[in-house]
Amino acid sequence: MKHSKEWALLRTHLSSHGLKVTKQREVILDAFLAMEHVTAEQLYRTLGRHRPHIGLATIYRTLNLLCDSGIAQERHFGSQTHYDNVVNKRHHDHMICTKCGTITEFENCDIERLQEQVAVKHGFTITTHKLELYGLCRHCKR
Amino acid sequence: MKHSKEWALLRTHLSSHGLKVTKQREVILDAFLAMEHVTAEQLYRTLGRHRPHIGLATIYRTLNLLCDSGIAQERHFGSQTHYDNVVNKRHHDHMICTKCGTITEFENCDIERLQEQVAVKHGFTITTHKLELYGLCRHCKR
DNA sequence: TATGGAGTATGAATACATTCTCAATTTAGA
DNA sequence: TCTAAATTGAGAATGTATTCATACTCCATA
Repeated sequence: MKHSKEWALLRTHLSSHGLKVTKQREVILDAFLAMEHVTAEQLYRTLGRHRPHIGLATIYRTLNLLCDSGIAQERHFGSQTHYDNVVNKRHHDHMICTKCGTITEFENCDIERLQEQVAVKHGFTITTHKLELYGLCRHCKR
Repeated sequence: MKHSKEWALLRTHLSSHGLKVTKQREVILDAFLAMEHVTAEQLYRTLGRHRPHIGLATIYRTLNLLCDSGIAQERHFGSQTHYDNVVNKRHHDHMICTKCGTITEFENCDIERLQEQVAVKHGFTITTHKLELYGLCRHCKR
């Protein structure tokens, strides 16, 4: 796992921000890569009996770090925050049914192109974006 | 204030969902209308010595209700959630600078039109949406 | 290769914002 | 007025962030 794209991204982010490579970060990234989609709680349970023990605070801190590095992306789903591995994944957005909660993914290059235009017009440089459509899915609108 | 657009929206939402008009909801909506932009804490402090006393839980519940009614919209800013009055406000989206935190509003009909197209293609009916662009503003990118 | 030291990271406990639980109260409609 | 159902406040619970003293990393120097 030490040579994965994710590791490269993390190392780059760490060194360019004066941050450090630690045992805990290695362990957490490995666990994250093995699961691809987790909550902090799940990671905590998985790594609970790990030697040395890894605290919940460190897990939260490291998950945020993974987001900052562009490796993970958080998604609020129910009461907990889920973290997805987005390396090797094309960017996509979400349609959320406000009745049944179903989440549908979609991608649309035209929208992204327009976003870029808007940004340029304001002298803004986009690094990432979030687009969520809320409404009723095919089934719930009956 | 009893005849404002906001009151009409709230009443419609309540009756169409089998919910009820209560003293607390009236008091909170009035306070919200007077401020236009608040956090739950601010409202709680403002209404603290109100008779009868209004609990923080009720304030949170009512603010969520205002969002459901289309009167307010929540925005996560720092550690707290802010609620804005969006009645009489054209829909707009946000560009957030990840360095200095500045939020710039913008609107773009073309993007909204494309969103509508995507939704139709999936049999989805949009009631609302959220689009946030993250990156560096004019000043921070230097 | 070994070491010193500045600054970062850690875990435990604590703080914080928000939501939930539940018994008692209030509302809307017949 | 009566009654079913929604709402309330207090406090507990939840998920996440922060604080602080200790431990570790990294890099420069030897």
